[in-house]
Amino acid sequence: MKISAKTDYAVRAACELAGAEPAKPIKAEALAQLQAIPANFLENILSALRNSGIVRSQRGAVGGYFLARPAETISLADIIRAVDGPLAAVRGEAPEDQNYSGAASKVADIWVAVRASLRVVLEETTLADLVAQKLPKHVQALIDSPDAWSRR
Amino acid sequence: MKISAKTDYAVRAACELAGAEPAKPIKAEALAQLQAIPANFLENILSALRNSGIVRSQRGAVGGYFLARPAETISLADIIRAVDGPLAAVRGEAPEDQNYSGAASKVADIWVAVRASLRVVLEETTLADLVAQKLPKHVQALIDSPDAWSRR
DNA sequence: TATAAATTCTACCGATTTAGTTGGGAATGA
DNA sequence: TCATTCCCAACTAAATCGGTAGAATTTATA
Repeated sequence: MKISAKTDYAVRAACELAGAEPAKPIKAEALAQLQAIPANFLENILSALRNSGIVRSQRGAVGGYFLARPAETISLADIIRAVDGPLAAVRGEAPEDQNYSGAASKVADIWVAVRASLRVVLEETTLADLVAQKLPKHVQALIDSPDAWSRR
Repeated sequence: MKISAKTDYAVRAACELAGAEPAKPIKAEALAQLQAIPANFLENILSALRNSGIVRSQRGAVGGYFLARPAETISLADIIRAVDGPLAAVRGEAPEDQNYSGAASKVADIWVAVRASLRVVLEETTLADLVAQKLPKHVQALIDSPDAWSRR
């Protein structure tokens, strides 16, 4: 249940793109500096985002990267799946593809619930929400809940 | 955001222990067969669970493993943290220890929301719930929601 | 009370994944 | 033509994952 460096970097880079003027490309090097991301590693990530149709790129002297579509239409789940694959895979497969037996026969339901609860947050929140600092109500409610910030 | 084999195995083994009579030890080998888990790998997992005070062990001829406390008091989050560390770590650290700047300054909130939503499922569900096939209402609601089982 | 059997415990190993680097090539604009 | 920038494949180091082997410990039995 770790959030990988790749995912974290991808979301941050996408935020910078969403915060900039549309269709005005930003250089990978500039993104790397803005968010303190290793420049070469960031190129791998941008490449994955481009392959998934989330960003587009322009080569040459005034080139760079920009969002392929409006920030309102890009969910965080889209970004995470682009760089890291499915949201909640169990040993590389979907929860419903596992078969559980005996006392553990309901474990599949738990992983499905985990995936559903991740979707509630990540599928509904868009890049536009994130840069505008206006998260969906139910997401904000989670953050405001008393022990959300307890470290445990 | 992967659910590791270790986590999946740990939950399944714990279910078998919860389903058995209390304080009557079950051999690691028997657990391995019941849930089709590689026997030697399972021993590592049981060792981690023992170090966290979730199971206890008895050596010798009639030895084995059993739950250290009632199944009602063991949450799935307890088990996952025992074998895999914190529920939602960003690059090995807690979300609130990251520092985000610029357009990405609200990203920490998102990871906190992700962790909170995982907790809603994993902190409230106990081993007893799982083997009795009676999940908490809000968890069951997630599973019953229309697109929880959509593969995406 | 030795001793053998059963079982946990610990240290290690190889393969895969993660995080990041390197370097050459291809497009673009001046 | 040439500087700039993206593109892409291969490479590396370190951590993690999945798994193994053998030592250490406890219990049962003679």
